[in-house]
Amino acid sequence: MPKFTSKDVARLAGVSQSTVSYVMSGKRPISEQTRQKVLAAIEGLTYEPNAGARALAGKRTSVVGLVIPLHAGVDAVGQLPFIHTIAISARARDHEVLLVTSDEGSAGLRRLAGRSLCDAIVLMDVEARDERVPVAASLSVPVVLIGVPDDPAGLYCVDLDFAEAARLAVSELAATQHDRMVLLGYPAEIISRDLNYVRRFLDAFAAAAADHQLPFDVIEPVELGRAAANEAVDRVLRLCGDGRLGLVIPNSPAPQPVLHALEARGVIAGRDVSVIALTPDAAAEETEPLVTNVSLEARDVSRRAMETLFWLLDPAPGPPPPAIDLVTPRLTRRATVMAARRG
Amino acid sequence: MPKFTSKDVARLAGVSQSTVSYVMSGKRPISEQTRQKVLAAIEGLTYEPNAGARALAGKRTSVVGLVIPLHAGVDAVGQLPFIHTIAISARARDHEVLLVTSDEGSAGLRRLAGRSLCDAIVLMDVEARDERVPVAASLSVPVVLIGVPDDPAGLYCVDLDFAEAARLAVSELAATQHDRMVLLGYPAEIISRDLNYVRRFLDAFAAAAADHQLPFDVIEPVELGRAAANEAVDRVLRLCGDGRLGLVIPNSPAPQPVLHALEARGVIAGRDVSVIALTPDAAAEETEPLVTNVSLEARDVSRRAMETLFWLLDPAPGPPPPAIDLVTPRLTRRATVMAARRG
DNA sequence: TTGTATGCGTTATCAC
DNA sequence: GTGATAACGCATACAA
Repeated sequence: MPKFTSKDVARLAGVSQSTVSYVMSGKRPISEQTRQKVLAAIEGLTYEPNAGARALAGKRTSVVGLVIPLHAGVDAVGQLPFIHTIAISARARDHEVLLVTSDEGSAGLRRLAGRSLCDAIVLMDVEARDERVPVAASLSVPVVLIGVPDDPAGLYCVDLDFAEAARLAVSELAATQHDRMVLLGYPAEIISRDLNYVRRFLDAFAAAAADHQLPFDVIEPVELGRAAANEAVDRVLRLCGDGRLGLVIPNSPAPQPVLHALEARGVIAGRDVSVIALTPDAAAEETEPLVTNVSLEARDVSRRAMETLFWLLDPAPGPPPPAIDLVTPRLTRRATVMAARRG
Repeated sequence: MPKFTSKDVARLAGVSQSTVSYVMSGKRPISEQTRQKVLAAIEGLTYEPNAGARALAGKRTSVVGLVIPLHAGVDAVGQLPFIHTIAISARARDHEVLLVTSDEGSAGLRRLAGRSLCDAIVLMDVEARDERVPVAASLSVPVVLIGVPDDPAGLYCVDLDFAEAARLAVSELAATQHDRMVLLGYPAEIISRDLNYVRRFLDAFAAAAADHQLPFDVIEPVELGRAAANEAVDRVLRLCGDGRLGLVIPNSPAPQPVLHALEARGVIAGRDVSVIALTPDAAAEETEPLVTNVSLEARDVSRRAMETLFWLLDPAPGPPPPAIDLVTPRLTRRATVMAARRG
């Protein structure tokens, strides 16, 4: 359990300490012979370089700061794929991940940069007018945003293309000859948080509906959980009238309670009414009946964010990443959209 | 955006660099006058100490390493309260949290300690025979386990008291004069992972059942999701026979699909059959009908783990924490257990 | 109560 | 191709 240093390695290998450093970094040509000696010594002592010393001397920490929302009321499940993908990408480039929760607000950002705790930051769950964005823009380290604020302040943003998601859903319902749509909106907490993607979705939805001359109603707010789903579905059915109705559920964790509520009222999705959910494929495949969905793949977003981040840290190859990088969703037809009328 | 050092602060305050350091650490008496000067300078420059330099000179990083399971197939939702509570506790004592995923196995542990990336480690989701435990025990930093392995190797462990949870459930069913029980077991993946808590629960369940002379069947494996719940419930109802039947669901995220499956078959929980779920109160309050539950509070576990961890880092006050610290669950009566027969 | 001086374990710039 | 050596920014033992 003794802690060895590069000096110990140097002594054991019979070389100078700087040679050990160069063997590890590869920043200068080393004869194969001494290379092997050094590597053997490293192995023998199970030497590992001290991260603090490295950061101090080398001016890079090899740490990525990750700011995640963990306060109660956030879609918990949705966050984990983000985190996981970021952790994996960081590891793939030999970086650590330092966790900071959104509870800390911009103080966390300042600490991360001020104390040189990391080389770059991923800021998740950015709101339309997020007080942290101007702060982020003023830091000494690059910051990549997940979410698109009204004013990105020159920062790179990555997000799902919610506008395109809305267009996909509306086109599908138009193509299958629906007469009207109902949008089951977001929970009050989400709306109040002024998340940009909500607006992007709603605006694009309205625009697409106009394009296709499809009338629609919005039911809002719709909370999570069974009780709220029941109530919302009752309101939908009251609005129903005749004609072919398409239901769109943009709030990702929600589809199952709605499907259940319909079923409990004897309304069969895919026969009496259509349903399209904005949800990850993995979630859609778990529903009963299988819900036609527009994919919402967190992993793609994280991956792109990390690519941008590492490009910023090391702008070597190729063109710069897009300033606003929107990941395109895909519509997968399953069982809940009625087929077009024949003839 | 220039980065200031303690030297800059010293110059601005007209004192020596070491005085700045002592003002920040409080490790030596400072006259109120110079203290104010220094504090003003710090403020003026928005100075923050360099974490790497601090770690190097001070031999402590003020970082807690957190190893979390994020691979697919883990109960995702369950993890977030753990993480959140750990993040909060760390912050409360001015520590950062460095994230490592279980994917890395013991390599992650070795890196954390070997590179002096952190002062202590929390290792989550420890299995009965976890290859990481002996490695953890050999590290140069203290490690606190969440979960109890067969051989803790001298490490501190914190977990929920699953044995007590089983006893609570069985006593409740015995007290309300049930004639038999069915245990809806764990998914195959959990069983195969040889998690110690599964065994602790099952053993204690069997023992308590014997004590109360209550016969029981076990249905296993039971996967997550609606399909598996339906199938399991069909098997339960086939076993049913007459007499008062109590169903126990130990797998935390699962109660709702089971309740739904019962309801769909015209069996009313709380009237025709009893159900007790091992699940957090927050989850139990979301079910329909409200399920009587034995609480499974992740936050308590994390909090205790962090108390132990900081005691290890700074063994100042009071007695040492228990080597195996089991958090006691609580049974909350809601709507799904039939009342005792009268007379 | 305060200042001076050393060392922490690297990286990187000189020399050779 | 390799070896000395000077930073890096802070904490702390030693002086005063």
